[in-house]
Amino acid sequence: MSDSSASSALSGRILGIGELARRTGCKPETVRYYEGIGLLRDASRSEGGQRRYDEDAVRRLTFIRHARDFGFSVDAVRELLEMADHPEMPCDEVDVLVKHHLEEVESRLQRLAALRDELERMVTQCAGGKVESCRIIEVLGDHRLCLREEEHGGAGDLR
Amino acid sequence: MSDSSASSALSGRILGIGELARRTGCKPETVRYYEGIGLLRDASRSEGGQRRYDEDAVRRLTFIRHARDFGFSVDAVRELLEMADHPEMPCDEVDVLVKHHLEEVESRLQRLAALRDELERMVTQCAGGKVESCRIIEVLGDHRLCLREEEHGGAGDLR
DNA sequence: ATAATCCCTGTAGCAACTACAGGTTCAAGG
DNA sequence: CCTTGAACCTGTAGTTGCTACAGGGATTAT
Repeated sequence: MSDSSASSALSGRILGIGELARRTGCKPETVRYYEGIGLLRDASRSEGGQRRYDEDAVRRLTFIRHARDFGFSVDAVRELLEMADHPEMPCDEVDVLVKHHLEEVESRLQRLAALRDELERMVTQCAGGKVESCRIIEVLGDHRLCLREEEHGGAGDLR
Repeated sequence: MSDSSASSALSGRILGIGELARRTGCKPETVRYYEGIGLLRDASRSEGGQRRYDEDAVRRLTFIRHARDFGFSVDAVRELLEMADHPEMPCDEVDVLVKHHLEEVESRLQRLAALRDELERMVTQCAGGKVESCRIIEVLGDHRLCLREEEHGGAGDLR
């Protein structure tokens, strides 16, 4: 990332894909997938054609996994990487991207909270008899029994 | 659902797939999809082979859409439908399923809230200079800068 | 009769991986 | 040096829950 210079010389351990994966908390398949979609640059290869990695790759993949853990889409990660690769540029765009993501997370939070409330209401209202008198089934079958008329946010994509 | 008897006789309007879709807030493709995966039973057909629906289908599809809006997986909806189709049985299983879902929603809520906090922290800590000194990029690149050591819940599937 | 909708099937695509199958390479032990 | 077993390779298909065609046939209104 910010220091792509003196690294292969210093702590120059060379890793196979499995060890890289282990050290970054993902699977070899995922590493290959990231290479395939261009998040990781094409790895150098051993004589026999196996991928070889250095500490730079560990850093880059750590960044990627970390950003993904934060819920950023792969496209967003691509942009974040692009920015991280250009340290001299202003970080306005980083800010915008992250703030936008934050807004999305907040809206998901609200919808999810509304969902939880409705589910809780359903559960507490069920007396525990037969299905025919079950409040839960009733609520699911009849939209009018919900507190929030407008479809709970549609629940579409609450990630 | 609970009253599958006197309906086709009374308000016996017959619908095409488009109108059914409109009345339940989804698309014809989705209706066909639900039929394909067995959530909706195979529809009767017109002479020319087009699907024809009655009010029962409207109710069933409403139930499905509603359950999906509540965030239940298709498999869970399948089970809920199965239960709704047997009104004389006890509703314990419904309860279990919904409570389980509620727990999942609550855990997602917590992880999402932690995520939001971390994102907020990142945003407020960024002074707004160049990328090389951007706190956001820094945090993304270095796990140790997070408040919560263990990977924010992995963020895996926060739906 | 004819146009404008509707509807049909079947397939491919989205995100972001994961899971094989069937074959090759590597590193260590004998 | 040779063998074994683990790790690795490519390429394809599966996952979830739909959505979007393409290339036709059916229905309905004029």
